[in-house]
Amino acid sequence: MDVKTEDFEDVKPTASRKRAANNSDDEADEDYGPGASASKPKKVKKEEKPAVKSKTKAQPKAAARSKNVKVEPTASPDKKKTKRELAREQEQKEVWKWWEEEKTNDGKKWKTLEHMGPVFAPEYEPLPKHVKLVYDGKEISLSENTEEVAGFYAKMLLHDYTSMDVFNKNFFKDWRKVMTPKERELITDLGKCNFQKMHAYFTDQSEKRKARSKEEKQKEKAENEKLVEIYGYCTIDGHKEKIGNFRIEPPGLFRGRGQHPKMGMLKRRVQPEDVIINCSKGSKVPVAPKGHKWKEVRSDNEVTWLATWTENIQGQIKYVMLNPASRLKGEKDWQKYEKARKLHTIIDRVRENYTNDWKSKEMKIRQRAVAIYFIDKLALRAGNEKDSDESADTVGCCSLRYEHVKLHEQKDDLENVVEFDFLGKDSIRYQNSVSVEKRVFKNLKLFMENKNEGDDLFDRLNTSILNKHLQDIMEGLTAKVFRTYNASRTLEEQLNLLTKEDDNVAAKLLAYNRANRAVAVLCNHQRAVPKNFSQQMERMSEKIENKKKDLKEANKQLKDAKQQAKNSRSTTVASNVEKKKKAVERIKEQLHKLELQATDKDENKDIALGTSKLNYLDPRISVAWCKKYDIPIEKVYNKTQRQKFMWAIDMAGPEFEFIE
DNA sequence: ACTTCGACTTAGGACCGGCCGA
DNA sequence: TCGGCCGGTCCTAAGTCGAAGT
Repeated sequence: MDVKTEDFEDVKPTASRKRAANNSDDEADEDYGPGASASKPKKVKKEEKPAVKSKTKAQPKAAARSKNVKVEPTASPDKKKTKRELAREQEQKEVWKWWEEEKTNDGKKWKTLEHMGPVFAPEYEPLPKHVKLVYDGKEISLSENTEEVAGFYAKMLLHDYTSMDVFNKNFFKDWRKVMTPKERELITDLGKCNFQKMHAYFTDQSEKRKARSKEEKQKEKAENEKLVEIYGYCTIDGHKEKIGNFRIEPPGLFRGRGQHPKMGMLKRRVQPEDVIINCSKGSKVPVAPKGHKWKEVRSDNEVTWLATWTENIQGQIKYVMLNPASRLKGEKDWQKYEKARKLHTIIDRVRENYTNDWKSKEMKIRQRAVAIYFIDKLALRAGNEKDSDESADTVGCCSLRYEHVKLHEQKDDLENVVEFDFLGKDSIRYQNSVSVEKRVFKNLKLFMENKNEGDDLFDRLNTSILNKHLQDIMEGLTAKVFRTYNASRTLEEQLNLLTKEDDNVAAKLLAYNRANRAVAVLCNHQRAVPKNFSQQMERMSEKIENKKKDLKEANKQLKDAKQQAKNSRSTTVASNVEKKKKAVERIKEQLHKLELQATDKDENKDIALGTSKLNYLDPRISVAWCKKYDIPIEKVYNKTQRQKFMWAIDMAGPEFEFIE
């Protein structure tokens, strides 16, 4: 995939200058039609600037302000408010504006922390007696544990995983471990196992679930809400905040990504005895489920997790942590973007620096300089080493190997082209050909001399060396900051480039999506092309064709009407012309909108926008853009996103610039 | 130095429920 | 009314990176 900015420069042709007279599917948009904006009270910006570095501004921490009841904008005395505005205010009302509070910087993450502990997976419910595994043609009854694990497999029967050797091998090995000796003696060949009946049973169960009555569904929903109300929140420094994942992962078969050597292994059930609880000293300690006790209860306020356990597949530590909308996460997020902006203030020097280092006498420094160049230019990840028999073979910048790059003195009219082809995080393929500076090219040639497949490209370099160097350039600078920086910067630049002042909302949103897409391409955020995509596309173009026909027909009718009008002075005929004119306009609009949709859909088929939106793009850029062009924020951020980015929505005005 | 551990962010896919058009 | 689609949410794997351990 090519990171070509040109792709985004000629966004024009589809952009409409016309205001949609009735863009019907612009949900509840009456509020924002032309004219509505006039009555919209400009959100009065708080006295203080969106102030970036003033986070340490000493503010009397009046207890009163912690509830932050929204101050009515004085500018809009009565003014009937639109529904959306009311909703938006409601959204803000209960919010604790932590971003206006004083920051402490002592490594302490909280003063008090109280919660109810995690929720464990429901206990296993044995299958009805008649649902059996068929082994070698004979039905057999399994012990509870064996049956449960068999069930995990049976549920996945239609998944690709079950056709993979590694998966099957790992599964069978672990399955046998839970079998009784008798079962183990009998069941020796996975190929002889027929899980169909179990599978059919599960399918049937889920059908039945779907078919439950409305009342039943309601009831269940209410029960779930009750559970969430109890376990889904904690109290941290006196504020009730949402927990991110309060449910402990249920047992199942490990689904590693890519060619994972451990796929199919049994992920065992986590017990309270595995779980460490973190909460403050004086608080009510969560009660372990009946008959159980916690592994440990501690009170460590230098960490943000509420509970932790170690998973059995890779020995990784898992945590229960707060929701992204929480202060703890939000503050960190904000800091992340501030760090990226700080990088901007020295980016020229950084680039000059590594450019100079390309000619260093020292090999290590040259490698470092080329690596940083890749990280900066291509937004590659740092690339820590990984254990190859514990995980899929994926790489990042520092762990690139000989076979991942090809050098071409000449390729497609370009000189000094480096062709990348490797699997990155989540085994997502990175393919890109870039023309690089002569010096970089020569260096790469040098690094690859006398190397073979399997050899590290940067043999004198690792992420620790690289980050240490970055640290010397700027406090807190690490490889990932470049990704954040370049992503956010790209968004801002593309928005400036693509947004046309007099486009309508839909067209502006297409511009936004395109800017977002430029970032996703840069960061290589891919997704599987949706099933049936081509059919969906076909259907859309069919619709478009039909619309075109409609347009033709409407035009014809208009012409006829005009003709008639010429020969008659009747007013009804004249008004008929007007009517037909309007019809043509309307159809044109609809057609245009369909075409926009189709373009958007097609350009988006294998690109995931969500990841960058959530993790790389300074939300203040989007907020500022919305405010500047009078786009309702909910067109860009859904409810969850608005909660996560509340701080940005509140503090960024239309004048905010990521790059100042 | 090099490895492992611990905490935290980033990631794509599964799943679910509501909505929309046939 | 029903199936397919779509956005939102959930889920948890897979990264990053600093610190501790050897």
